[in-house]
Amino acid sequence: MKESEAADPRPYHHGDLRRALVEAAVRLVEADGPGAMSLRAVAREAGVSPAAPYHHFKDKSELLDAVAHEGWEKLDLAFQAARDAQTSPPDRVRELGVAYVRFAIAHPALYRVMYDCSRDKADMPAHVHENEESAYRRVRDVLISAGADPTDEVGLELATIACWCAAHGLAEMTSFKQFNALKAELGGEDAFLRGVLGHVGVFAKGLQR
Amino acid sequence: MKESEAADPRPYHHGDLRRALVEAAVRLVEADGPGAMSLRAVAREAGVSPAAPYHHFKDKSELLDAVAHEGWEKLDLAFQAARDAQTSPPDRVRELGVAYVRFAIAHPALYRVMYDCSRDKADMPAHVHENEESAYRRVRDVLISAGADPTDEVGLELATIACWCAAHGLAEMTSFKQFNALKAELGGEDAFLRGVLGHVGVFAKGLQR
DNA sequence: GGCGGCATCTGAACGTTGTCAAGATGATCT
DNA sequence: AGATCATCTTGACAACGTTCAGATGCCGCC
Repeated sequence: MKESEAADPRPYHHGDLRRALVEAAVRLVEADGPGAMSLRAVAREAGVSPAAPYHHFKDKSELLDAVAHEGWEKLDLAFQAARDAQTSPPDRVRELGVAYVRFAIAHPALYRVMYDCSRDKADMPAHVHENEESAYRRVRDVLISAGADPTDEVGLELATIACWCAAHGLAEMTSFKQFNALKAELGGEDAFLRGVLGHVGVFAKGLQR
Repeated sequence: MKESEAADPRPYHHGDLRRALVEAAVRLVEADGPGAMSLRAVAREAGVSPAAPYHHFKDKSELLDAVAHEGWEKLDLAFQAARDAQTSPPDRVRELGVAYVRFAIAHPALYRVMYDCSRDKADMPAHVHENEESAYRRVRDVLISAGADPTDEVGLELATIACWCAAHGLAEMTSFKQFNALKAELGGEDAFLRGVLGHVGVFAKGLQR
């Protein structure tokens, strides 16, 4: 029986090297930044030889893909939590954006890997995107539940993209600039995030315009 | 006399290696992506030994800073052109956003370097940001000329950030997804860009709300 | 006008990285 | 038990960033 992407109950020599490698990689990335994560360091961290990873990933980039996958899963979880929070539908759209940016702030390096990997998605296996798509759909669904016209395909997609872009842009922004003065003046990080996102129509009023 | 960032009239051995290196670096980055740009390749391209660049840049990252600087200059030029276009002030805000995203689409790799370098701006010399700040101020000014209240410091800054975030987010977005179907449906790339940016209040109506 | 000094460039070297091929190891299947 | 095959190690290679001692050519100075 071949291991087919799902967790294999009983692995071979090491225990579950694939998983161990991904976890070590995530640890190193979050600790020292994506640039500092070398394949050899990951192998060292996992206690195996430098060539061992090549039996689980054909490439360094394939390892990073796995790291990114982990990231998208975590993001989707954060989205789920934000969606299930007991807020009114229009607020839910905004809170989705806030949750997104908070995730990016909490896991800056992981976030970077997620997008660096998505960059050349042409030569990436499809399952890597599965959670990305899921997160994307989640935004769309919340938009609809907040009053967006489900029959207006184009408008809906534009709105979803606008949401994503604003949140993504703000997320990246907070990784160069701290905006501490503004945050203080507005009374906290969340107030700042809502202040910026409030300029996006969809976030501000849940698409009823 | 020391060369002080400006063009030196009569350089030493090579001609003007510093400039030649930066240009070679930009060429390589735009051709093969930022990851493929090695210091040795840049030296090779410029026809010098691998150690030569170290007399002009203390680091590889310092070379990349110079590349980024070049990028910010080009972006500022594009902004200037968009601002001077004969459009009404509110439209000017939107066209600034469009110009930004178009720049990012036209120079994807350069754009990436610009932001990768901004990332840890703590240990970067100040003059690298000078054009970044200039571009930022330009957005602010156009917002004011489009009717934003110049006395509302906080609101103005939030609006500027929102502009920047939406444009930056959309710019990054178009580097993973082509959105070709949407573009076709809306009748072109510019229509698509305006469609997305239209969800940002500031872009849509020039801050008069 | 020759000379010393200094910025500039070269050559070789070190340690590290990604990657590969050949062999050892041990679980699994019949 | 013995074969099979995935798994892991060892050793090697090219390329990379970076450094250092020395060569090279331009400058101002006496």
